[in-house]
Amino acid sequence: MDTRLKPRKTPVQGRSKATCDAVLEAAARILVEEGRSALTTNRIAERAGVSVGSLYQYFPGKEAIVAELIREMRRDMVVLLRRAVDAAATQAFRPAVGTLLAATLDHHTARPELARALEREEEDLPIDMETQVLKAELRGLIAGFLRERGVADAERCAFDLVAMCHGMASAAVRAGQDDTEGLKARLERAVLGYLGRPE
Amino acid sequence: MDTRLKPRKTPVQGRSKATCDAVLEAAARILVEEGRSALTTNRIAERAGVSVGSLYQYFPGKEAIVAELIREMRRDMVVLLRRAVDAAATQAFRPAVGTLLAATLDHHTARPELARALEREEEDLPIDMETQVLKAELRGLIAGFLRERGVADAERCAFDLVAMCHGMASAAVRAGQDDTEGLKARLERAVLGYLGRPE
DNA sequence: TGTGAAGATGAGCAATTACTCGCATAATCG
DNA sequence: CGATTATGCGAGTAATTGCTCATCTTCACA
Repeated sequence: MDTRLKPRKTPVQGRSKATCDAVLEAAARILVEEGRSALTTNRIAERAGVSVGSLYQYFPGKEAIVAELIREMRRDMVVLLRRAVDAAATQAFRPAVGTLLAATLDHHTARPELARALEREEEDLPIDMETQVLKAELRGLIAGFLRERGVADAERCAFDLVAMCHGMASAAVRAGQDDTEGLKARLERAVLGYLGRPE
Repeated sequence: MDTRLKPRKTPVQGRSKATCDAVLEAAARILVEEGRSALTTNRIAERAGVSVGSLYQYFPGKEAIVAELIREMRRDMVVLLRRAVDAAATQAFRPAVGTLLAATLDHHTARPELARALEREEEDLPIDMETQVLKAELRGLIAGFLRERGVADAERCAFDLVAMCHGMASAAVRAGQDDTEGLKARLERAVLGYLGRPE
């Protein structure tokens, strides 16, 4: 376990919890509004309205802050997707795919630029085991859904589908497209087309 | 025109051209082998076997070096794709798509990690106009192909297809998959499926 | 062969960065 | 109330970075 990516101390009082949250939120805002080059510990502390000392009391470095943001994001994704898989269980294939896509898009629509920025940061971080587990869980959920529906080579399909949806959603966000419904329709078209099930 | 992204001086003698090339190649190798955090001007000069002074004689900063690498990559892509579009003109739809996909994959297979690293760097750079033109040209080539084949909403389709192929190829490279043929087959499946033309 | 231009050098400067530490303040509890 | 613990502070430090410039070497050409 790389201790440099884990929070240093867990807050016990209310105000310290607030400090932690302020730091995380400030880091997120900086990433989105000022870019990754502006993400320095001093700047984070400044925007969070706390001192660098306080920051380092709870995080061993800025990488740990980013890693924590990533963990939060992945946790949210797992929750959303797990719920969607449950809901999709009783649906026909086509609407079930729609349900899953809606869930993955929810995550993107909440804070699209943040999601994109964090995914970009993730590639530079020595990947955390917890995050790795979460990502495997995501792929597993989708693979399980596909397998139950009789799709052959479910793991590979899940891999490709996640990749293509991710690519299309990222490109749409980058291009400033905010028509979520339209994007969802295009994703459905791509997914169903790939699966050879446009019925 | 942002002068900070353009080369500073064009080499006239042979040895200075060699210096330029050494710098560019060193930067590319560092990006792939040591990661973006290791990409410092001093390190580039060191790996290129030249002094920092020489580096700054031809590039106003490290961003200009990366920008030049990106320009090279985009130029190669345009050449490859233009040739593929020409070759595809006389082919039936299905093999034509295969020709185009082979071209885009060529670019990825030559130096996959470099392509990925550069695309990542590109997002942090104030996008160069020349690069912007090149990217528009790429989309235009594909949109033109689609339009000639009677595909509706060719621009949007080109956008989506580029995005999904890019997503799948990137994910495959990141996962260490080196089965180019298999990847191409999966891309064909995705593209033809999206276009609703599995015939 | 000599002379100016082109090229190469690398020590070192200014700016920025991550991070520490001694001390002040606030909460908790006997 | 103390006393203990948790929290907050921010100037300061060591290390790193991008980049310059005075100086030396190599080349082109009359």
